[in-house]
Amino acid sequence: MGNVRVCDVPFYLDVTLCCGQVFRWDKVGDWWFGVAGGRAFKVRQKGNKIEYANVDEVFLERYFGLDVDLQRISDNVNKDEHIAKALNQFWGLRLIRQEPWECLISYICATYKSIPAIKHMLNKLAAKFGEPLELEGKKFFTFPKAERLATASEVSLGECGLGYRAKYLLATSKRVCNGFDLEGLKRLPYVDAKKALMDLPGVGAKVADCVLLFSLGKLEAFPVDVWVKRVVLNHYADKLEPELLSRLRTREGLSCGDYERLNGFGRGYFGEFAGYAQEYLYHYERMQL
DNA sequence: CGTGGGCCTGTCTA
DNA sequence: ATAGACAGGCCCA
Repeated sequence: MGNVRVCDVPFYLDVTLCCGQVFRWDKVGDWWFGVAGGRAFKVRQKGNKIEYANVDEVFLERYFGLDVDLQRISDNVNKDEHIAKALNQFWGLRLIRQEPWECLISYICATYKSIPAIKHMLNKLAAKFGEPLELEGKKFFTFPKAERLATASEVSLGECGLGYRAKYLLATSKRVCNGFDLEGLKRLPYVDAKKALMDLPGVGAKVADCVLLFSLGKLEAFPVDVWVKRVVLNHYADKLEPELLSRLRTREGLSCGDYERLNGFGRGYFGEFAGYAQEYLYHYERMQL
């Protein structure tokens, strides 16, 4: 029932699962329970040992991104004392390779919501439209397929607490059912894939960047949310143009243009693995509260 | 291209 | 207890 893998690469399971990139994992005791790849499984870490059940090692390694060379990425993005502190404090945090469809819907739901509320919405969606699974007597649900959501009514979607997001979900589900090639975006350059995503209802620059980074393998994507904005204002103000800086300080929120400027700063400054830097800094800033 | 206002509803705080 | 503020933005005028 239980398998053990000696993990010879840096990995920090707890931070990886609670840093806000995925929403459907829960910790019970010292075990994390979640659903991916169409099955429910559990995993925990004891020192350099990864214990897991109901999943195979190949899937696990790929899902948690254990095959990427974290040291090389760290060396690459480690440009200053701030990112260095974040890397050191949360060393082993990895970007999970999420399934694009679930990731897309998750981040459409995430707009203007807190993390607990997002989890609530996604769990209700899965319970209502997903397929039931079981592990050790606990109930789980697969994430509903696009076809299932596309044929649901806006009212029944709304019952999951989606609010105004219900119509975006419905419209985007229909687009995906009608041939929008989500997987195919992996083969496009970052800029083109982002443009294609932003054509979907409910998907702006921020949501697009999250989907690109967390599920489409675009490690240069640098999502800018309120926390990343705080990181930049608190630690990288001197890297920005004065007028941009004063706009960011006076106005709340972010105009489209200023989003792209901060996003461009991140990609330019941190380079091809900017997304890893983003996630470490994001988590770092959140832990300062 | 930039700006402002509205928005569903679950959580958290006073 | 119950109201009010706020939340990992997006869309439209």
